[in-house]
Amino acid sequence: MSAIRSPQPPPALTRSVEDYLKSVFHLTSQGGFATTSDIAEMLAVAPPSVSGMMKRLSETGLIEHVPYRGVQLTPQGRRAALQMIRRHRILESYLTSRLGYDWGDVHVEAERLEHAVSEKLIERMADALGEPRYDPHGAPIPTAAGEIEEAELVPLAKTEVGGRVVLQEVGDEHPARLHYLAEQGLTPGVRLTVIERQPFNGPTIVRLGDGTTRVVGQELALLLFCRPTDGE
Amino acid sequence: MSAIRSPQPPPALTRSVEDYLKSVFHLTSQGGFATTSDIAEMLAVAPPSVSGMMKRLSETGLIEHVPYRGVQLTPQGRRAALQMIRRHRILESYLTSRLGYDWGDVHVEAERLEHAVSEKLIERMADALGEPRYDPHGAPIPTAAGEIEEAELVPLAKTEVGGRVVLQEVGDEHPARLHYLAEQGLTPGVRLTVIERQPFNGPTIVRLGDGTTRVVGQELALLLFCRPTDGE
DNA sequence: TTTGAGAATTAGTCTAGGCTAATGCACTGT
DNA sequence: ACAGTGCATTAGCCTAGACTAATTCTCAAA
Repeated sequence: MSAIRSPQPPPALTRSVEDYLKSVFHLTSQGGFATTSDIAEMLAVAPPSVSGMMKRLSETGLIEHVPYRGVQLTPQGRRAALQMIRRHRILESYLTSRLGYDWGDVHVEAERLEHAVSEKLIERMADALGEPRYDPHGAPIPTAAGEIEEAELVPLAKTEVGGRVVLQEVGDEHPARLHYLAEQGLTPGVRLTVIERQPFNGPTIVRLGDGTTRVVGQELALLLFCRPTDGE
Repeated sequence: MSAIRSPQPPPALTRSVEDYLKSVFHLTSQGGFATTSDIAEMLAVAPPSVSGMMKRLSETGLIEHVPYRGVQLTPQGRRAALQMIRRHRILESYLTSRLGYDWGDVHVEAERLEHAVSEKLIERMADALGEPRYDPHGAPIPTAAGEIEEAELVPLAKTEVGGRVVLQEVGDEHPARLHYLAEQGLTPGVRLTVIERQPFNGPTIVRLGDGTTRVVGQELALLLFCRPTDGE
């Protein structure tokens, strides 16, 4: 009598599972629980689909589900999520730097590829790029070991008027908005002086290094994450 | 009252469908029909799964199904299959030439990626490589327009003793065999003189350009596709 | 303390794509 | 001409992952 099955090959997550884990990661990155409806919205599925998936995921130990409250990742789920995020961001970086992709277009492509690439391919890409630490939008890339940098960034819309900041990360993936920002010279790494902010959630006005100014509406200004640089 | 749905977005084939189409293409490349059991074997599924899929595919017009006989691709199915083969072979070429992949390892990686890449990415890769015409195994790459070169190649096992040939294509994807062939210097493009063939399906003995000889067993010799070069 | 709104869950259905077991077809050899 | 063998198909079932409709829970406001 021999073994029925070889000793549990690593079960391999499905595309859906990978997407759910990423969503939960992003929704809980400020701490707290991810709610069913937030996940549903982020993945564009109906809430009952989320409830169903949450049940399966907590059975397999990837999330902790407190019924009617929300979910959090277990250490195992967090590891898987970070792996997906690493894949995504390495892919974005590679496509941008080696295949001439535009920073507005990489997201969609990476979103599909991240479920198909092997660990080996990601590491080859990372290696070819010299182990980049940030993706084209300025988001930190988790290490292969699953460490991710946690920076304290403040949205441009909340920065102190008169202060100097560096635009560190653009928290958006919409091609049109990204194209616009690139045109305006508002890309990660750029130094800005916050000149003025109009009241009632009005736009923020900034000066670039070349002395030109930009008027940034609140909606966009909330997506431009900055690091204050006092006297730097 | 507005439209219920946007006007039929291109239905997008599933991974499974793409795999079935590729199988049918390969199995009918010498003409004739692909049989249920051959497809089943190639895809490692049970025959009834194939019958089921064949039904669906013929309903969507991708194949022509003659019950109890087999299937062939419709022009539409052939187009889709060639697109997949182009993706696969461009990916293999790119991974080999730009990311240091070994010709034994590219197949598996490409097999997964081909379902996830966009047309745009494939064209960027093809462009970066200078529109390659053959993949690392020597197989012809279909053009973006869906044209594929059909060469008349003869397996080394069937070549004329005493003749001179060029090894054109290696019809195999098993890493171990490919590694072995690479060690032996039996890679596409190499010129060979057929010295001798042992009887009863015995090995073929060839001489390489450097004067050394190789003894190639029949199983392998059937997978080495050659072009005779009379007096070239 | 109760109630009602809104969010979450359960119930029940659907499709794709697998599977096994049972049945049906076609060709070969007598 | 026909029986048997082997391949193909049908029948019936399963799982993942979606959906809608119905129900249940929680919490804040009266």
